[in-house]
Amino acid sequence: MMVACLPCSLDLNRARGGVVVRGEQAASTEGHRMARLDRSLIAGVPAFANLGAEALDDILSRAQIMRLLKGEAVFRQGEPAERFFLLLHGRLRVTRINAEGAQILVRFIAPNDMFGVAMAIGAATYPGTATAAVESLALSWPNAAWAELIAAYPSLAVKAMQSLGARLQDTQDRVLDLATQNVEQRIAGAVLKLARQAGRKTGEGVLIDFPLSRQDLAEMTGATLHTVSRTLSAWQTKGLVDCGRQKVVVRDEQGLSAIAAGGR
Amino acid sequence: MMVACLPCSLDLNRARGGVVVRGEQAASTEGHRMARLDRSLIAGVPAFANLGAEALDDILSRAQIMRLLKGEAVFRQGEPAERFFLLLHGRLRVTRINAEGAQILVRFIAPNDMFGVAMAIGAATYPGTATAAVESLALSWPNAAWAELIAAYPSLAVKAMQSLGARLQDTQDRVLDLATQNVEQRIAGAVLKLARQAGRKTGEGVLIDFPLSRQDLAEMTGATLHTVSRTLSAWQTKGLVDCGRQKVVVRDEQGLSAIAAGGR
DNA sequence: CGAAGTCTTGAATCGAATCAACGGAAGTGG
DNA sequence: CCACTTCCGTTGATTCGATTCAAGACTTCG
Repeated sequence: MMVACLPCSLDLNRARGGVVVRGEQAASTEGHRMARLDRSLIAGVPAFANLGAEALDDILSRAQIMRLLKGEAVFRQGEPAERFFLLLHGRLRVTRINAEGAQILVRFIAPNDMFGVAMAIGAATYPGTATAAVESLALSWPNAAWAELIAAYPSLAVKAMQSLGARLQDTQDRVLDLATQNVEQRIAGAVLKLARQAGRKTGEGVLIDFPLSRQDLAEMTGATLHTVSRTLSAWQTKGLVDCGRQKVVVRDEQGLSAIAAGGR
Repeated sequence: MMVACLPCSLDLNRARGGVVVRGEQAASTEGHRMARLDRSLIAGVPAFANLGAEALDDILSRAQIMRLLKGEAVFRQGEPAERFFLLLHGRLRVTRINAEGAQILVRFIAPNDMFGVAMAIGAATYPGTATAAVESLALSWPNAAWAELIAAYPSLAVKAMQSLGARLQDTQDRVLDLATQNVEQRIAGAVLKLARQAGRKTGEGVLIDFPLSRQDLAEMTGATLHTVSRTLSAWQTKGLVDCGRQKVVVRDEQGLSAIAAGGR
């Protein structure tokens, strides 16, 4: 618990000199950075792997850093896409809403993920809304930097393509799940996936390390929050999970996997 | 019906000199082309827009052409991905199956679409199975050509990224539909989409111009063929569609749109 | 002509949504 | 610090859409 929080706090502090806080200064304008960004900020980003120190500095020199308060939106669905982003710390929820007002949770963005690359895929507006699930820290670049960066560092284009491909595979798997599995299987799958990508071992099991409500799980699985609540309650009785307000701890990964696979 | 077959037959004949027919010669081996491929074959391909005649010839010189009989698979899910493809004529169904054997129809591939670009997105195997819905004609390149081609023609990478992005958007919309709409709305949406991308005007309405079974629509929408059958029958009674064996004609696009939008 | 593939339609069932009411925790402001 | 509001979660009762089960008709093709 405390161990995990430390790097976050440290990094937030370390970068604070260059932070543009929304409200003081709008993130969509070109804010003046008050300090040079440290290249260690992005040294561990998969998209920037294999790039040298000068490359990282070059990339960072075009970036703006922004701190996001919990609940704050980075961009909203339908807004003109003028910048693209990289999450440094925290967690973002991406939602999409249709004409009738029904909403799904598209994905959670983890640190070191690029997001909002609408322009790179030929979209003029953001196709979803990104909101900070916890206080977060992100870098952003103007769209114009995209073409310049991939021209200067072609490996970036390859990496971007691969991560886009992985997301396409993921999304197609989700279609397959929605079309062929029942609600309980889908909820189990979603919880397991979250535990793997954001889990932290505790004495009691694997805690999903950010606030996750029943409504979130419902929007991830195409269920209602009522059904999610009933399902989690039943699992708790069986000792599969331990859950509370916006909290889920997986106690029996095996058992959940069996449910996800259809062993009911 | 007959009119639609003509361009197909014409093109199949025009290219026949270079056709490698499966069975005579396996498509995954490097077959000798018997005639030079005409660059007009790919002049209209969006991915190759803005490229000069020499570029097209260069691209074609690395390609192999293949004819696909109805029902024949280009590649199967899980196979090592060694080549990528471009559909010249015809129509392919791409399906994906999960561990329990449940299957969905991922998409129909139309002429001028690239497909099987698994390697470009970092997948070692094909994530789905591509089967000819009608007799078809395709080009293929070995994976190694991908890196060479995007290095030589960078606009290709941009185009590929954009088409991948469009597919991701499409797939996410499908998740939204599955999670929030009822079966009738989803079927209406699927039929309208197909009518737009493969529709041919006839006296009676817009014919979806390839064999489309109730089972296909069921696998596209996450429904059963029974429900699809009942739904189409009801629509036929109302005069919205005219359908028969593997045939759907949209007679009232407005009406279907209203259903898809939830005006029930 | 038989066989396989496609489609239709009725009846029964069931999973999950909807409707409804309430309990408790967290945040807000005086 | 306490009252008030808002957000989040639980649980029962009821309803309904869509699947499942079942049987048969029509088409195409070898």
